[in-house]
Amino acid sequence: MTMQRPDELFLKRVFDYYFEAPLSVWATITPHLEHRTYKKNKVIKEAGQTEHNIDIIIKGSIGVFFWTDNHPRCIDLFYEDYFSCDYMSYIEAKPSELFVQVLETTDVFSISRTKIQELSEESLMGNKIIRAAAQSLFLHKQRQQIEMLTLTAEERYKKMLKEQPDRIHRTASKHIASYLGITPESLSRIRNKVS
Amino acid sequence: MTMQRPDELFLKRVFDYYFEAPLSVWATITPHLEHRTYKKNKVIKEAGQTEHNIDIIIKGSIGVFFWTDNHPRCIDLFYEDYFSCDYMSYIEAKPSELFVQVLETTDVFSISRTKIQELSEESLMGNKIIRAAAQSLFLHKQRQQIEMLTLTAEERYKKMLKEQPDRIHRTASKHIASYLGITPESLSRIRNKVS
DNA sequence: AGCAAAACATATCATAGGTCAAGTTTTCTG
DNA sequence: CAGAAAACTTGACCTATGATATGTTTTGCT
Repeated sequence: MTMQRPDELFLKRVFDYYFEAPLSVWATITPHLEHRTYKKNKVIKEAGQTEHNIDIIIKGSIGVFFWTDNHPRCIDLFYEDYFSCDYMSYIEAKPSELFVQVLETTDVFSISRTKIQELSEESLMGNKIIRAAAQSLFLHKQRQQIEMLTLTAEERYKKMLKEQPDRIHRTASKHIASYLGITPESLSRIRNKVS
Repeated sequence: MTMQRPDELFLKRVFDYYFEAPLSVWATITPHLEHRTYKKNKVIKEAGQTEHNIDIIIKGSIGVFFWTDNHPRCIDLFYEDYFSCDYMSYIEAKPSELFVQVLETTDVFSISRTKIQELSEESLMGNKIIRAAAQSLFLHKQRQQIEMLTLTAEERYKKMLKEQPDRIHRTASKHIASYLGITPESLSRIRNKVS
């Protein structure tokens, strides 16, 4: 994808599942999106900093982490056509312990809190879109929670392997392990056993 | 509390932490709230049903559960001055596997999806309030997730005991255990060890 | 008050997954 | 393209928590 300017169809496609709005609405938003390319491994938001942007991933992947002891722990993996940010810090507009790292060279459309506030101040529609995003992120979190309580590590891995095989193969094992809530050693054993 | 009619101060107090609005705004909402009293142990929303209301708890407590094998698992405990509902089902407006049970005789102000939609259709402010609620629920979920990954069962219990001793004592051990992600037996051992 | 049922406690044993340590393979970087 | 560093694998051992079983206390109901 060589797109440098967002077009309204892209936005519509990303949001359609959560929130349907006419093309004209997306067209009013697109001029406020900023195209960015992040290099692999770049930390785009450090722990202790405040998140000021929401990125919509065009291509690539981004992880949200925090440190425990000497290891980073991954609480979210985001891929194309989904939002990425430290939403906790974004909502509260204050620093969080989370950091955000780019996992592959990644293209995003980025929008700032300031722009979002403008859009949601001036239009009901803008506000509804933000709400839809917040709700989608909540759903994602709760589904994660239920999976964590319901499935064993092996079952979680198999599920991911079945539902998102491409993502498993694109993403470093250590991150997949961490996202699944286990150590790289445990994942290695599981992979060995499963395949 | 013998309140039968909500007053705007109540709403303001509940939301102030997340979203500040003038009293007049809360006054426009209060007429749409319905006062309800639920008896202890009542299941107010069964698994397989769709959630159509959001309750704001005045007094009492409510839990959100799902079934695994033969045991209910608790994913949320809500107390006074907070929202309670199966938000997953509410957002998607479709049935979920979750059920909602009253843990003590509980007073709430209840508002229906229909009313919420009306309010958020007609006013920007209404919409912002809903968004604030969605964000608050997201934050709560993410904090739960981080605690679960960071702390041992014993640490989680100690934290809750320290920060919300009244809640621990008001709520059945089996629910606390489930909420902390462990069995009642494990909690029993931990309590024995800690005290 | 008195009985049944549910909740809670305690003990024993089982196991998923963690920790540590020593390879091997892959990926960067000059 | 070589050497270093990082990622991944494998193995031995450990521990927190689950499962099961049984006993005790509390709660709820007529």
